[in-house]
Amino acid sequence: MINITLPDNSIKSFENIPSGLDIAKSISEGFARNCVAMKMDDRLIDLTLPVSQDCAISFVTTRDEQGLEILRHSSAHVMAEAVLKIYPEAKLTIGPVVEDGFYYDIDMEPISKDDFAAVETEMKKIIKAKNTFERKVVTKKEALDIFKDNPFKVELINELPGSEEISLYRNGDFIDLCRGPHIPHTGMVKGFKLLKISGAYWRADQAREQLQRLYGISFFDKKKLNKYIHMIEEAKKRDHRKLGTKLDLYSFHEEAAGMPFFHAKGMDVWNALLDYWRQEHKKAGYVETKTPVMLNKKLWVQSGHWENYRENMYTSVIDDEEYAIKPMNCPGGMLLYKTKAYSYRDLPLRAGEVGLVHRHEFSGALSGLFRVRAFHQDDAHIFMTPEQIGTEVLGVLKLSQRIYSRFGLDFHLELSTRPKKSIGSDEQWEEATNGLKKALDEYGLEYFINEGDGAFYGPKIDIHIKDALGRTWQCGTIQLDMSLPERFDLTYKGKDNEKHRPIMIHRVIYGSLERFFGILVEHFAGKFPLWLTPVQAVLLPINQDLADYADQIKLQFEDAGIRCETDKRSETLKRKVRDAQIAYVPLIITIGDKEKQGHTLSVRTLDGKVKMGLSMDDFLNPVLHHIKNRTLNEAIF
RNA sequence: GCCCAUGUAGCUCAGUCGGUAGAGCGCUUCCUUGGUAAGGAAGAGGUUCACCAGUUCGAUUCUGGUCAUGGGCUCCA
Repeated sequence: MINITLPDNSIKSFENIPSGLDIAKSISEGFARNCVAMKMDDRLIDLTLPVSQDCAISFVTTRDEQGLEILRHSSAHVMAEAVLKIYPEAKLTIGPVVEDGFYYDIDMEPISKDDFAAVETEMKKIIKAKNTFERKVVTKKEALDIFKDNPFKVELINELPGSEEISLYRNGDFIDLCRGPHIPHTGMVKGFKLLKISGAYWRADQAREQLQRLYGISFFDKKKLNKYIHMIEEAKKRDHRKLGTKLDLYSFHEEAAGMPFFHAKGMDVWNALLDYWRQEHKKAGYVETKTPVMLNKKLWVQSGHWENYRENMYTSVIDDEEYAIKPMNCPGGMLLYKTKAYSYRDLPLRAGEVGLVHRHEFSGALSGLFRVRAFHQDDAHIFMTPEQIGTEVLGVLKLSQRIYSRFGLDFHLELSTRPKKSIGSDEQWEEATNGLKKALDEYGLEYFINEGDGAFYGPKIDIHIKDALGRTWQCGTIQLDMSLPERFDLTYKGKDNEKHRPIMIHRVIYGSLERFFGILVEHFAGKFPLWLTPVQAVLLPINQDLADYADQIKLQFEDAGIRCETDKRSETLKRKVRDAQIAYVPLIITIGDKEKQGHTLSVRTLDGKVKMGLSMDDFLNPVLHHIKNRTLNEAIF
């Protein structure tokens, strides 16, 4: 008699030793069909394994995140089996689950996307056969014998600790070394797709074998796959590199790889972003400063960058002196601080700087506005007394939330603690980390902790935003710095008339303006809110005789603070409307004889709706309200 | 930096099994003066196909290199 305790504390009894599947079936057939694996004492195991003693178990179903991971890992096996059928010479290495699907690294001749169809066809056959995954435990010797033709697996097996049991999984004719667990049978892979292929090194080591990495994704449900494919296509359509060209915002040139060029319209958006930033920061008690782009090597030696960051820095020799272009704004900020003597009464000092920094990233890492070599940080350094850490960090969190929500961006927080390689004393780290924690707790939002992921000079809070497609991006960061105030011997006079060391934080909210711009383009799919969009209104005279009148209106609009153009081309109205729609101009204003005589406006918005006969005030009041209040894409009329 | 792919007019792309290149959009001019998503016609535009070498009688096409762009190079059987 075996007694199984289920998560709801009910107990099921079995005459004979049941498998996990039997237990699931005893709940219901339907439930059993949706079970993927089971958990015994927090250990994930296959559903097909027998449960030979009394214990508590819970089930992982197709609705659990873990269930999906198991499915994807099993999918990697299916893919590997299919590849082997087509390329019998291929040698398998590892096939893990990643954030967005799975991959398998395989030692084989390079193949291309064109070969995916054949692999997918094989995979379909395997899935249709509903092969079960059978687990078998073997000795190290047996394992080495089975995989003697595969040096990668042999390497893996030899590295396994003696204490761990070595398991194999067989589905159909295919056997792979694997810890498991797996889905009960291959038929559970209802929707899958191979996504991409790339080279990867065995053990991520450039000196080792070059492997082919095949990426795929899978779901329990074909609909979910279709949704995912749709999301990818939607993301492709929103690609900021394509939209940037189409909307004439920015461009990239070989002559300065990784250093974007902003066009007039791109600068309109850029300036709107910065105007907003300045307004909010002023309100939050920041001052704005500016430091040079190029500074003497001595400064970088003092700051520690020469030692820790040199390979990413651009350098130059001028008059026999070595200089470096700044990769960060902080050392310059140190010099600013040191231009005068501070009292505790002067703190906190919040000094913002929209600084242009250059970092020599790997050529292969560059990508549109997302990964560049020259960018502007919306930086700020806050100098304060130790007691002020909590309130200051809280202030930055609140300011960040204010700013992100203006764009309709959700976010979450992560706290990174002391890494192995770090400077400073235990007490300093403790004080700093607790300061951040205190602020986070007071802020009240849930946060993740990344142990050991902090910077070597201090702990940090990272802010990850979530865009309209659900993708997350790390933008904001709040970093406590226990190194620079020391290195530059920053001080302030305390109440006790003694010198004290200020605490310093670096923080950004947009992060990189360039990157944030790119994220916004994709987030809004090119359709910026009114306050942000480069051309807010376009005037369309319906014939040439009305062009001058249209220009008069344009001047009035510009006076009122609206970015505006007149389309005076000798094209049909239809045509001009179409072009304005395609350029995502939010206010399309037709000027005809009726409007001229009645001093009215007829406005078409991007949803295709037309309002005729608006008076100037009827138009300007709501439009200026939305611009001034920086609303999101709401209906204006 | 490394691997794979790509690089043809301002944009999107076709093409040449090696014989010095095309379309659509855009642009210019002319006609059209049109009331809410493409009016019509003509024309210009490539130092000749990213750049540099090599093979060849001849290279945009083949080979090698360089540069740029894209995907990946972190998730461990």
